[in-house]
Amino acid sequence: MKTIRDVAAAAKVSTATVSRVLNKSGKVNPVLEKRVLLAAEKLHYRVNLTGRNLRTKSTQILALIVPDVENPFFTAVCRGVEDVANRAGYSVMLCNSDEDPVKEADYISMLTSHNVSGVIISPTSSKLTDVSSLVRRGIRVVALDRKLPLKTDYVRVDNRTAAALATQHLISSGATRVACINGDRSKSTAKERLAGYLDALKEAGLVADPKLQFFVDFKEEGGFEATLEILKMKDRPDAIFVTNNQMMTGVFHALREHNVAMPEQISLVGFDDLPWVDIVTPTVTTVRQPTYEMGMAATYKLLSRFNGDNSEPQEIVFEPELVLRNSSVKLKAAKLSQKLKVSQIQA
Amino acid sequence: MKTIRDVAAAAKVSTATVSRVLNKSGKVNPVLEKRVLLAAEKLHYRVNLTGRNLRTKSTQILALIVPDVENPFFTAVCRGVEDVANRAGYSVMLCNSDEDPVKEADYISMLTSHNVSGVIISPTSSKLTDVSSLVRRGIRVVALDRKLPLKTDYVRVDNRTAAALATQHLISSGATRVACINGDRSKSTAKERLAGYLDALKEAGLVADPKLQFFVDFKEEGGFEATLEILKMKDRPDAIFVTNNQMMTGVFHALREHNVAMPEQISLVGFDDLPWVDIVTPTVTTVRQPTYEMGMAATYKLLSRFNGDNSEPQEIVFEPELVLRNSSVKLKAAKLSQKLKVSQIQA
DNA sequence: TTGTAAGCGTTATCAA
DNA sequence: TTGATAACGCTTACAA
Repeated sequence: MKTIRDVAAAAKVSTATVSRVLNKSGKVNPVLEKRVLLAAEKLHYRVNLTGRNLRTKSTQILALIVPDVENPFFTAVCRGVEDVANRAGYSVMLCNSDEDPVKEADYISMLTSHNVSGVIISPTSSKLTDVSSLVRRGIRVVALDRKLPLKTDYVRVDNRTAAALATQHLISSGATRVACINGDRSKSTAKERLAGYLDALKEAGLVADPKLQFFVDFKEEGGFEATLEILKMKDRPDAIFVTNNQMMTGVFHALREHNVAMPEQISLVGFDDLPWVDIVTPTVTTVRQPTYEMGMAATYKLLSRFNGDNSEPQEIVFEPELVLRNSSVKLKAAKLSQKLKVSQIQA
Repeated sequence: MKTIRDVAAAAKVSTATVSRVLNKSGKVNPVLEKRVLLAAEKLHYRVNLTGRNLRTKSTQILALIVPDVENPFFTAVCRGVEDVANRAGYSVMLCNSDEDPVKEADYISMLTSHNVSGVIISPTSSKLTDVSSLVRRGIRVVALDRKLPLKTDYVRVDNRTAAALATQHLISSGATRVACINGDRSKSTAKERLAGYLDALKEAGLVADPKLQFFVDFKEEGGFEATLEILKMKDRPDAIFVTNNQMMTGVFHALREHNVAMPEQISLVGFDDLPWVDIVTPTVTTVRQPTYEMGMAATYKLLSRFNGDNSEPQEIVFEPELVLRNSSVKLKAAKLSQKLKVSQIQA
């Protein structure tokens, strides 16, 4: 492996000059410059980033820790992060915690030791995930989607409004018993979406029935199992609000498998789009988040922190959008969503 | 930020002893050991991996470069890579080249300079993608899914057999004009799948019609557009073989939008599963690859290279599996697939 | 403008 | 068993 010394020797200059040429820092005699460039080329020289990082204490790497790399929500976020990061000269390291606090802690530890420039994280737990080692090292952290226990910059959608929007839509379409299939409450998103669901019930004068609230993991399996339970109930709900996309796949699967007609027997509203919501029968009504933009926003925030922005931790809240499709009754809903948009989004 | 010197000072020992304790290398007096551990704890000491890497010339990082992080095929691969890598003490850095040769080159350059331990890559081009900078530095490279121009270890599915399997199934179900919607031929997978498709036509005594072969990008949009063209043809095909999952979404979308009955009017077979193939109407017949296992295999190969395995570059080929569902005619197909399994998989 | 040399944090050699 | 010290490859005062 060739080092800067090899290039210096070949070009008959000092390492300092090589560094200056290669980094375009400081003035260099064009003749020497040419010699350096030629030598570097000939020797296939590549800077050793480990050496540079040790010296400059900066890695130009952003890390993105997501709880489920197979969830399109997070890969869309990733695209947003990458696009902004790359343009600013940063590489993105994507880490998959797999909803496993141990794996997550390992990644946080590794990234701390690795001295990455910044971290965007959607934590496995809004109560327990510990990013203090990063913060202590001065590594900037931005929470995305889910809150962190520590007060940090935080990019999210207005989950409460989103859930209320979905639930109100179901109620105004005629549903009287709306089930909510939710993730476990250690995630802030699950808590907020539950709150929005309850808001809507209350506003409609409906009693919240704990038997209609399911707290499973945010995975397909969880949605499937919860739906099977729902189908077994004697006082069966006439609508389901499912609070994440992976669970939605399970719910839809279970409903189709049991030939439950949507929306006639059960209306369905999901959270986050998936490539298939438009091609199944019936198409599925969802609450949509601007995922790509959220990834971009988190990255911009990180970059501004690098540039010395030391203002208070900021919460950046995006507005959700209810996309009406055929798994829920459309007509009344359209009117409602108009009303809601005006009242809530302007709030 | 605390360094090993701070710990040494606090524990009143040398940095060498601190290093020995923390890395469990060499014998240390238990009394000193306790002092070191305590000091490290108290000071919140974390090893600086940049320093360590510079010294040891090993990063314990594997990189996985994929052309589309939003494709479930690659995220499933990623899971396989991660699981093996983490168990062996490596972290995984996932890089998204986005089918963009420039982005890909940037990542390769960055990873070269960063001295990662090994790279698994599914290249944007089997002709042009240049990993020589990695190889020159002694960084091991394993190709996955798609071949590299350079001869390296290579993990793939038997694409040719897979495509033949799919096409033969369509033909034996009664199709006489089978269209093939394919990726562009700069990817080895596209070339091999085309070959398998042609094999099957030939074997059945059918003439290959170039008008039935579409070469678009491996994305949803490409599948959608190609299908629209197909639907406009006066001598319309009675079957479609689409060679990747993202394109399959587009194909299915277009067929549903135009109310084409499957399999009555057009039979459909796709490549790679997606979460929705089981829940749409009709369910979609696909050729399945063992994605997770392929990720694991690539990583095992990398690890064995680290351990001094210097044998010839190896090609690891997995067998595909035809999963019959309702978008193609089932009965005859079942018999055929039996026959094929016996004859081809044992080959 | 160019070169010398220190130092980033770590590990590992060698001497004690 | 422990410690002093060199070295990894790079950037950057500072000196020339």
